[in-house]
Amino acid sequence: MKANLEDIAKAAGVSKMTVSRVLRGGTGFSDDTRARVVKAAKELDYVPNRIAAAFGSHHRGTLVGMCVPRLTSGLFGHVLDGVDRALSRLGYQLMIGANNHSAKEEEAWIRQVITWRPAGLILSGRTHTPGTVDLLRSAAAPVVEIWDLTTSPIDMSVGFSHFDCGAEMGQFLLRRGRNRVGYVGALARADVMGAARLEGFAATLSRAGHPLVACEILHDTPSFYAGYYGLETLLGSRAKVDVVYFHNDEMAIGGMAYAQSVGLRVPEDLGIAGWGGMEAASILPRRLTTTVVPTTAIGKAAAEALVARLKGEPGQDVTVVPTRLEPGATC
Amino acid sequence: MKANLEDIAKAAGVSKMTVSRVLRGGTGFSDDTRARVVKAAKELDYVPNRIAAAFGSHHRGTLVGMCVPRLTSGLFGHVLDGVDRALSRLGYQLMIGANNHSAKEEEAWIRQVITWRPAGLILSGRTHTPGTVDLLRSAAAPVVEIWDLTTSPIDMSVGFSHFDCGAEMGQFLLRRGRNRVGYVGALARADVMGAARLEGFAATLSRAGHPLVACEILHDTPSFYAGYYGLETLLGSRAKVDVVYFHNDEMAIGGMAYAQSVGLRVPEDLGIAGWGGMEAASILPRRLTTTVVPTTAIGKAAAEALVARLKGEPGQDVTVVPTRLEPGATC
DNA sequence: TGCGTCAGGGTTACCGGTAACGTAACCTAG
DNA sequence: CTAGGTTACGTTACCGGTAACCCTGACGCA
Repeated sequence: MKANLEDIAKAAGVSKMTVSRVLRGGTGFSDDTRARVVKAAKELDYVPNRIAAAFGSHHRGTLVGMCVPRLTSGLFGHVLDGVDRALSRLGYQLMIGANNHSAKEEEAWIRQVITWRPAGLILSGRTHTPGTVDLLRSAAAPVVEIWDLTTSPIDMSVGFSHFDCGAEMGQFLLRRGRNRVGYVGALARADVMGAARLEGFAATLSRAGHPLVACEILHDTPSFYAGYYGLETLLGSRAKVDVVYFHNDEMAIGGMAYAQSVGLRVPEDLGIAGWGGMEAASILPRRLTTTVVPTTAIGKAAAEALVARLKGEPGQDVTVVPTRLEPGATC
Repeated sequence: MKANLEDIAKAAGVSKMTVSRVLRGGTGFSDDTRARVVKAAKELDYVPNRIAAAFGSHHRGTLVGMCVPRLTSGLFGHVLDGVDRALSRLGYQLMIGANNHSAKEEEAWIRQVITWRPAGLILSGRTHTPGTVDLLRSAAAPVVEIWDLTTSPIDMSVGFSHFDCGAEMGQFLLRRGRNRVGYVGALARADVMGAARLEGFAATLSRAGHPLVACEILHDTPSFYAGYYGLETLLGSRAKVDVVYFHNDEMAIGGMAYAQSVGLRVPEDLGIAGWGGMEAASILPRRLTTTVVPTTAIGKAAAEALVARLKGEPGQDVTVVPTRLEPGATC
């Protein structure tokens, strides 16, 4: 039914091996032979069989696995986009999965994906189970950990420091004269990276003598809703705050909506800062104070680091992709 | 990582075939044999090789390909999530790609992905090149077309009618007493589905005797920015409008930001309607008038239809997942 | 006792490529 | 003219599973 190399070989009057060489763009055949083989392949509607190719050859195929915390995150959509563009241009295929911020789910996903003998893996975050680390070591495939930078990666790392993001925003808010600072977050399951931002943020404030006066962490997904109700809860408590740092921009925008709904002026009555650099945040009536994360660039850099390693080119193990604090107009 | 069935067989004192049967949960062996095989497999850290399995068996593997217009779309993030959850639970792997609203890029992607002999494919939209149709027919894999419903699918279809979405919104706006209607869209490359909404919308208005009085279609991605500047351009023209229908919610929110920036009251001075059902749209100071699309449900339904077909269970070829018009407070 | 049946395996032949090596014809230099 | 290298292929042996078929002994039963 489906044509294979043998069929092409017969049609072109050569051996299977020659067809294989021609179709993979190798050498060792005449232009005439190449033409006959290509013609036969086209006429027979040959569809290459990468399963067989990957099986027969002993080196890695063209499959790359990527695991993100949530497929529904706007930021990771851009990271995926960056990875996909870079990889598909180079002939690699992307296999994706989501781990819901759970290292155990990540391990389960990896256990599945390595049965396909991927050429490489891209993981999000630096927190993995011991089982994952063993698995990756024995899989002997290149691994890029993205998003949260680690100075001692399993293999390679591309991203930035969430701790530093929080610290930088803390300093910025203090410089703007805000010193009664609140935080509203949402650590769905165990978003360690959001937690790292909070740590850096709180540590900076404490060192400056103005520790956090209020902190509300919802057990919810970090969405507009959560920001809205999170701010409501925070303001309902006794603590007086003059600025609130949110887990991300979506929550910050939700918070702004709440502030507006109760007549609080931003930034006069209340400062608001987010994180992430959502498009929406830059076109709001007042541009949101936030940290812009170069999502697509991270994806692209991760894919390129992986491919460089696959091709045996030298590459650096740790690639820093810097974030940028956008002062905005809400603080 | 080196262990294979042969190694396990030797360690357990049985044949390779028996190991294969045990590990796949078949029958034809004693509990004692099973225990020995499982123990040996665990001790040797056996990692199954799906490449070899897919190659050796003549039926389809557990790989599912999915192609979306854009990975950066918030809506498709949710669709992907729905698909991924449903598929990974059933032991399938997801291979993704983006076609940037281009049927030619879709064909190129399919040409790549079928070399992996996927068990099934999920495509977005109903517009495909002739080459794609041939390819799919010869691949003989189940195909689900999602997002825009088609009554004559290549194989299966899950979604709703974009034309009807536009028509419904047109009727709604007319009932609300708006009759000087504008439209702001962004047909990046060739977003046929957005175009279908516009068609349904414009046709309904025309039939009611109040055709579109202004229409601005940007050649840009349908983002907040595009909505902001699109509305600016539209209002800069001579035509007076009392309501504007946007390509999607992101653009509508951008439009609201523009309206607010020039002192236009919504909905008093200008009505605004979107499409999609973004989370953000429901928490804005005024809840956006829009069409809520059950994104996750579509993804889930698509995955389930595909798996049902793969298992040979009877399923319907066309599954309608209805949208819901959310009246909101901006019209 | 003879025979059928069935659980519980083992044997063998592939699947469609690729790697490694073999080889005939031709070319070139000394 | 011939040794040695190169070009352009062909041959063979796998890769790690799976399908289809074969085999054997224990047991039931007439």
